[in-house]
Amino acid sequence: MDSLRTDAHNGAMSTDLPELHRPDGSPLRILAVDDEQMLTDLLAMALRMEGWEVRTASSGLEALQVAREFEPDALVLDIMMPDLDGMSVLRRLRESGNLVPVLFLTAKDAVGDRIAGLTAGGDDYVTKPFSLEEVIARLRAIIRRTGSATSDDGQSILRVGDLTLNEDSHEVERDGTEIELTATEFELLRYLMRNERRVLSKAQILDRVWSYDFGGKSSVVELYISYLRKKIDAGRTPLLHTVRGVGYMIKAPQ
Amino acid sequence: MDSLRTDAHNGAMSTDLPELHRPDGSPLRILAVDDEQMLTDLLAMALRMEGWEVRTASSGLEALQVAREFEPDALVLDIMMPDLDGMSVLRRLRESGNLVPVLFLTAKDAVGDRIAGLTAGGDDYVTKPFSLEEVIARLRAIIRRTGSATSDDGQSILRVGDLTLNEDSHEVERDGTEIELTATEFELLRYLMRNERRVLSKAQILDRVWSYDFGGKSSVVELYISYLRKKIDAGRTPLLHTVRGVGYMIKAPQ
DNA sequence: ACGGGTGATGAGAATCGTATGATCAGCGGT
DNA sequence: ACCGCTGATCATACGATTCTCATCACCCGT
Repeated sequence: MDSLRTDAHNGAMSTDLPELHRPDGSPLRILAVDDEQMLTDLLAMALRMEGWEVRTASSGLEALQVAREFEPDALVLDIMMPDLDGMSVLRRLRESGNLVPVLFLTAKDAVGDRIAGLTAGGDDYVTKPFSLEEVIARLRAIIRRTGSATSDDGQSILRVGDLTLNEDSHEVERDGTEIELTATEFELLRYLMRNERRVLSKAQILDRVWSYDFGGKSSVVELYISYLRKKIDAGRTPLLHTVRGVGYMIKAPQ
Repeated sequence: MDSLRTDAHNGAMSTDLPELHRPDGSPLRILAVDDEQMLTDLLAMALRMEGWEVRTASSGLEALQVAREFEPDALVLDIMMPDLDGMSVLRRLRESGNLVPVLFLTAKDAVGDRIAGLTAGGDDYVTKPFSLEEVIARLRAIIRRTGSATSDDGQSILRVGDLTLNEDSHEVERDGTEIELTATEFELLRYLMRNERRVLSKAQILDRVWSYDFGGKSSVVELYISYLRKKIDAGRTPLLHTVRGVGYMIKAPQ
């Protein structure tokens, strides 16, 4: 498997995406907390690729400590942890007046638990196993919503040529015509669009769009690219390009 | 529940809803008072998502104190509290010439008590357990009524395509035909309409439209969406849209 | 031009998510 | 206390989605 390719596609972006940053222009700070180091490592790498500053913690108590001195703009917080669980961490944070938005990680079947009321505060959660694309998109969303950061554009619409993707409404249209995408197709397209004019390898795409526990072959990527082509490029000037032996790329014609 | 996600919908909205604010343009100030911290926390988070400034207090005496220096535009006030109950707080406020509108919180069975006559003063109350949608809608209502705030639009009518919802009269009509909705259906529709073109997850909807003590599964949301569809979309161009694997959204055709 | 390898795509199976009818419970009004 | 309406739950059917497999087309180096 090609599991350990750490590509840094996003690191040195030069495009003018609706990027988030702190009011003073410095990079966003994220604190990732989980007792499985595999996961905090995975998250840390991915979030740093976004150009963000990352700290990790492996327990609830450590999280509180780090949160105090690091002053993150958002937390990624596992719910189930040995000493102090995620909900308790949230409560203690709020008790001390800290309004930092939190993205919870939770097991798929443990969802019903006590997640109720969470999203009302602007917080959110994703279930394990997650895809990095999902985590990062939701992180962006809660950060944008809580207004702790300034963004270049309040709308969160990505554009490549005459193709637009609205991250809030999930609407995608090309040349004025609306296009229906499935959840996976949407995530794949968003990833490509956020990296316009950058070739992404199948490995990169797999690591980013599919869950970290995905066991299948990387040929699913080819399949989904083909789905996207049918829906987006059909009959029109192609935006999706295959770079043989390297990967895929989206770019506006010309 | 499901894995969804997201949102604090209203936080950084860019749409032109009939938003409330102070005459000088600064955000509304709300003081939430309850001796259960769970509740003040929940309220504080949700109200801040509305873009309002929130302070909390856990007793009647503290409320009076904070009210004096914070000068809120409205109070959310629990009736039953240890030291000084809500009614007494109201009396003292009024005695000192403070006309700030108050939304009382009261236990369902304690309603008969002395609440009668309350609403005559422009105040209002909701019974516990409440839904955030209910609290926020009524807060908006009493603030609007007392004219302590200016709104972009005095009418409080939401529109999505040919569908209109009047928050004051609770009238809903599509294309001129009146539509009868139950209370829950109305709240769900209002929440969706206030977030036109934004996909809302079932988790979000549950957190916002159903009471905070609701223990059931998020499949009720699907059921109520189906009710709304029968009443609103029946035979017509659909306004309600399912975004598979993500949530629901309302939007005008085109 | 050939052949190996890579990518594209159709078909189909397994799974997952959603819609909805039927049923049950609870509350309020009479 | 009864009846009727609203709200919640359950079971089930349907359809969409995802992924594997197989085949076919294509590109490129030799």
